[in-house]
Amino acid sequence: MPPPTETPAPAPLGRRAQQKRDKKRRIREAAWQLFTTQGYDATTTSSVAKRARVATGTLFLYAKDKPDLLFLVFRDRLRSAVDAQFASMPCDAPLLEQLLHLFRGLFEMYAEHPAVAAEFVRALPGADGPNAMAVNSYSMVFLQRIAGLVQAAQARGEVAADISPFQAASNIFSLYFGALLVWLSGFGDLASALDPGLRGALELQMCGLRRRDCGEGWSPTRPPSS
Amino acid sequence: MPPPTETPAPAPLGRRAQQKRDKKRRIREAAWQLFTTQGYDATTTSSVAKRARVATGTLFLYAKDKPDLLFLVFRDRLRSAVDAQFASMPCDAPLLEQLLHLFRGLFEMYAEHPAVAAEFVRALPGADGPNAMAVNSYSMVFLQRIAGLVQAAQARGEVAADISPFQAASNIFSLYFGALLVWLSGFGDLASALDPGLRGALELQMCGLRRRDCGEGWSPTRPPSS
DNA sequence: AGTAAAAACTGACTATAGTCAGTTTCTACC
DNA sequence: GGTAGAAACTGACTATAGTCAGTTTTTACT
Repeated sequence: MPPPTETPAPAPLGRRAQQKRDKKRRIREAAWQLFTTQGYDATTTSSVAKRARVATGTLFLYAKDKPDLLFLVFRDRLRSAVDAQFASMPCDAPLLEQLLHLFRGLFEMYAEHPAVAAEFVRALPGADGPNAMAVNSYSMVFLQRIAGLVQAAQARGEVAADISPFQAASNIFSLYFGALLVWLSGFGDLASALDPGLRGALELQMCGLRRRDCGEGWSPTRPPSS
Repeated sequence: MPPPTETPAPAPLGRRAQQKRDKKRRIREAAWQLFTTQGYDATTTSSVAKRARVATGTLFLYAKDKPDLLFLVFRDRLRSAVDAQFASMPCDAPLLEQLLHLFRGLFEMYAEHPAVAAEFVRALPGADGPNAMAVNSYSMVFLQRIAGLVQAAQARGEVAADISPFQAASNIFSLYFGALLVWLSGFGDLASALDPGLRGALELQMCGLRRRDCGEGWSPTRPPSS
C-alpha cells in the first residue's frame, strides 16, 4: 500500500544512509567548531569525537586521519566559494580580472580562519584520505574551469590561439597556489597578497618574460610611474 | 706561552662546540640512513636517537620535531646540488635552458630517494624548526640567484628590460615548485616531469599568454605538429 | 687546583593519534 | 515477523612524538 501522492520521493535513503549522513555532518561541524576556536593542533581527535557524539574509532571511519578532517570541513566551503565566484564572473572582463575575481573569493574564504586554512593548504599536497581525494578531484574540475576561462579569452582574441588552455590553467594554478602559501605562511595581509602579490604574478604570466621584437609594444597594466 | 708555530689554528673550537658538531653529524647520518632504508613514517625518533647514540631528549635539541630532521638531512644536499648546477651553468645558453639545467640537478637529487624527498617537499611550507629556518633562508638565496639569471638574460636582450627580475624569479620558482609537487606525488617519471612538464610551464612563462598583435610573431619552441 | 655558573644531556614520563576484536544495528530475503 | 549476513559502531588498547626535572660536563675565572 504505497501512498502514491504522499512522500514526493525526495530521498530514496535507507535508515542506514541517513544515519551516516547525519554522523558525517556532526563530525564536520564538531571539527570545524573546535578547529576554529582552539586551533588545529590544540584540538584532539577525542574531543572532536566527543562533541560529535561518536566513538573515537568511528571518527576514523569518516576521515582517514586528523589531516583528513581538514578536507572534510573545507570541501563544502571550497565548493561554494568557487561556485559563487563563477556565478558572479564578469564575462567580458579581461582574463586577468576574471582570474583575480575568482581567486579573491577563495582568498576571502580562507581569510575567515587563516590559521586553519594554513593547515589545510599545507596538508593538501600528497594527502591520501577519502576526503582528500574528493578535494583533489575537485581541484581537477577547478583546473578545467580555469582552462575554460582561458579558452573564452582565446575566443575573444585576448589570448594567443596556439596556447594550450590546460597548460595555461596549470601555470595559473601554480602561481595561485604559490601566492596562497606565501600569504598563509604569515606574510602580509589579504589585500596585499592579492594586489601586489598575485596580480603581479599573473600579469607577468600574461605578458611573458621574452622581449617583444616587434613594434611599439604593449605595456603592463600599471605603467612604470617613476 | 702560546706555541706560535704549532697548532695551525684550523679550528678555534672549544671541546663543547666540537662535541655538538659531532652529535649533529651523527644525528644527520642516522636519520638519513633510516629514512632512506625504512622510510620516513616507519622510522621512529627513538631509533634515530639510538643509532646516533644520543638520548631521545637530545635529538630534540638538534631538531624541533620529526619533520625538522628532514630539513637537517636535506640542507646540505640541497646546497651542494644548487652549487653544482650553478658551477656548471652554460653561461650563454638561453634562459630557458639555463633554468632547466638548474632544476634538472635538483630533480635528480630528489630522484635518488623520491619517497623521502616527497616528505621533505611536503613539509617545507610553514615549517618552523631551526633547520627549516636554515633551508627557508637558503631558498631566498636561491631565488636571488634565479633573479640573477633573469637579469643576465635582460643584459643579453633576451628578456624584456621592464620586467622585475625578482618577480620573474618568484614566478619561475612557483612553476618549479608546482612541477616538483606533482612529480613527487607519484605521477610520472623524472624525465617526463622535466621535459613535457616543467619545460612546458617555463616556455609558457617565457612567451606569455597574451596575443602578440605585431608582425609575424615568434612561435613556441615546439611548433604545433598536427 | 678549585669552584660557581652555564650549557648540554638524559631517560622516565605524558598526551594523543590511530587500531581492532568484539558488539550492535540495519537490510534483504524467506 | 523471523533470521542470516552485512555494515556500522565501539572503546580499551598500542605505539610513538615530544617534554622536563634532574644530572653531568664544560667553561671561565680566581
